[in-house]
Amino acid sequence: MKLKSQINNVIKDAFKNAGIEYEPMSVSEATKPEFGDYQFNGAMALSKKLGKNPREIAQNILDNMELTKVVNKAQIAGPGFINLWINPDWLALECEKAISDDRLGISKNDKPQKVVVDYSGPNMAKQMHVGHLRSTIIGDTLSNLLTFLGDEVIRQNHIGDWGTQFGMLIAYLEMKDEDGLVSLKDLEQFYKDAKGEFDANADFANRAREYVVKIQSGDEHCLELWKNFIDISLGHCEEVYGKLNVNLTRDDVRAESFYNDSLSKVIEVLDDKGILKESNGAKCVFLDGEEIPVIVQKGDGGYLYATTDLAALWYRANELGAKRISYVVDARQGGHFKQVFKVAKDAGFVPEDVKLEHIAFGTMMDKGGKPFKTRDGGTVKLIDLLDEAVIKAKETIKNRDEYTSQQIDELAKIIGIGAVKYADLAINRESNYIFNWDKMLSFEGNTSLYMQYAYARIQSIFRKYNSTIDGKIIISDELEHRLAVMLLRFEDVLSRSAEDASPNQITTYLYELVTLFMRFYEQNPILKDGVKDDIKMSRLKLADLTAKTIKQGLDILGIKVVDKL
RNA sequence: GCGCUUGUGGCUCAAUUGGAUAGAGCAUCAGACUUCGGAUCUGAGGGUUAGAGGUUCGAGUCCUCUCAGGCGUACCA
Repeated sequence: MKLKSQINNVIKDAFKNAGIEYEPMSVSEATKPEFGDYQFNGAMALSKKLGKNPREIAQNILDNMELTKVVNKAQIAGPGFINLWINPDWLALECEKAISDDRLGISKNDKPQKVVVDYSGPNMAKQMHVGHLRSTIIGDTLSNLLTFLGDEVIRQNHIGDWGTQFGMLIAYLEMKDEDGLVSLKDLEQFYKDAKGEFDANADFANRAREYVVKIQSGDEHCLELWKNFIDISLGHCEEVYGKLNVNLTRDDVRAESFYNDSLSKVIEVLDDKGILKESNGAKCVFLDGEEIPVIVQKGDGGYLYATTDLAALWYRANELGAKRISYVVDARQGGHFKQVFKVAKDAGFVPEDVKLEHIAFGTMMDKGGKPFKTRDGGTVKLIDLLDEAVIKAKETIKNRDEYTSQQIDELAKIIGIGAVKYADLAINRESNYIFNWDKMLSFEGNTSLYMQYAYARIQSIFRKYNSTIDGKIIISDELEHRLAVMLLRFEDVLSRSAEDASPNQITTYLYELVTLFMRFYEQNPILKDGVKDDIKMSRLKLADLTAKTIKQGLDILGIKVVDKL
């Protein structure tokens, strides 16, 4: 249900009837319950244009407004706000429609777009660490969300599988095991050992350098070892994706190396367009007003990540046909993307109408506000963090004797991983945030457990009721009215969240919804003695739609729900 | 130096993209249980939105300056 546009239509009609020729600004949600459900603030803005005072304009709009089906009450307040109340009968009807639809009444985009979402991007030489968490889950949420809204999403995992360090790793892999079939149990350790050998052993270091050349010139034996290494390394990532409940598969992998053959072409095209300049031996593109150029080829002939990104942009816009390309990457790379996007458009790698965006996010900090590290100052491996989350989640489970140990494990996974993901997604992605176990595993406040608890409670009601629902929704008091409006706002929230690529709009909404539901539930008994049958049915239906909305919302965030906590 | 970015109660975060008296949670204090799961709900105190100007009918939000922090700044990704 596109609730806001329904209200906007009422305003638009009123404008037409009143003979106001301007396009009205959109209504917004009322800031307080006593101001109704929605408010129109456009009368003040029109004051200057029309040369009348705002209240007079508001009155004119009001006089020409149809107050029946959708909006059944409107009032002028303050300097010229128009407060709007939605017809409860209409609300009830729309909620009914949402319940009986498996998409909760949410339409699919009638103009679906092809969207590339580039996220996760682990480096194959190292274990995934906490720095990869945000990219992985924000990107995954955005992909889930756009898919749900009907776009054609192409997930791209731009893994780092190319570069000088691989010569060292391959040489070490061969040294440890002739066949190169070593199981890289601890990638981090393997990297350290290889580096140690590289620094201590000149012979080895030379061999490593030779390997770089060999891999790049396509030596079969070396390529075999390299592929093997990447394969094992990717397996580690998949383990993490599995634990995180993230929808990334091998099919989504387009590694850096995938673009190797296109790199010389990138340089060629830039040269043809006349925007390539040589500076200090390197090939560069200088952008207007910027002192520092984009270097696309080093003095020694090597290519850089800007070159690969340009090749990737070309591929995504032309081969994949994307109309929106979203890079979910750390905010620190803002300068890089700004430049690369500009070059790509200038050089015609990407058509003008394609939207390029850097979905930037801030850094995860510890309690003291310093970047998140282990006690000895190293990076925290993502897999360790997730395992710890599950262990901590297990400790929070009450009444453990009611479950089998297998059930507890399963529950702990859902709770622990959900808590980590929710805590991250609930924060405005552009700001840095403080990682806090106690806060994220709390049942209070805007946490996944508060949502899970509400969901489980509703399921518990239905277990107890254990019968079919036969009746209609009747909006009988203010809380029910507000709950119904909130439920119908879901689609607007999702659209906005998709547009801005901001998952926290979904979490904020869910929190408001659940808070409202808890109040409703506290005040309006459902199954207690003395509740009349038609009221009981209506409240069961509102509870049902609330549960479905929570579930759908969390599902987009990649968080599972359980019927019983 | 230049560029980007952040600054909101003691703490952690919101604020419908310029709208009415800046909202939540934690913590503090005070209430509500013969529990439809109290892991809940109700209420109170706590704010010059870093500071100073400006634009506007209207500013936490936009512009300018100042202060404080973070990040980036030519051959790593």
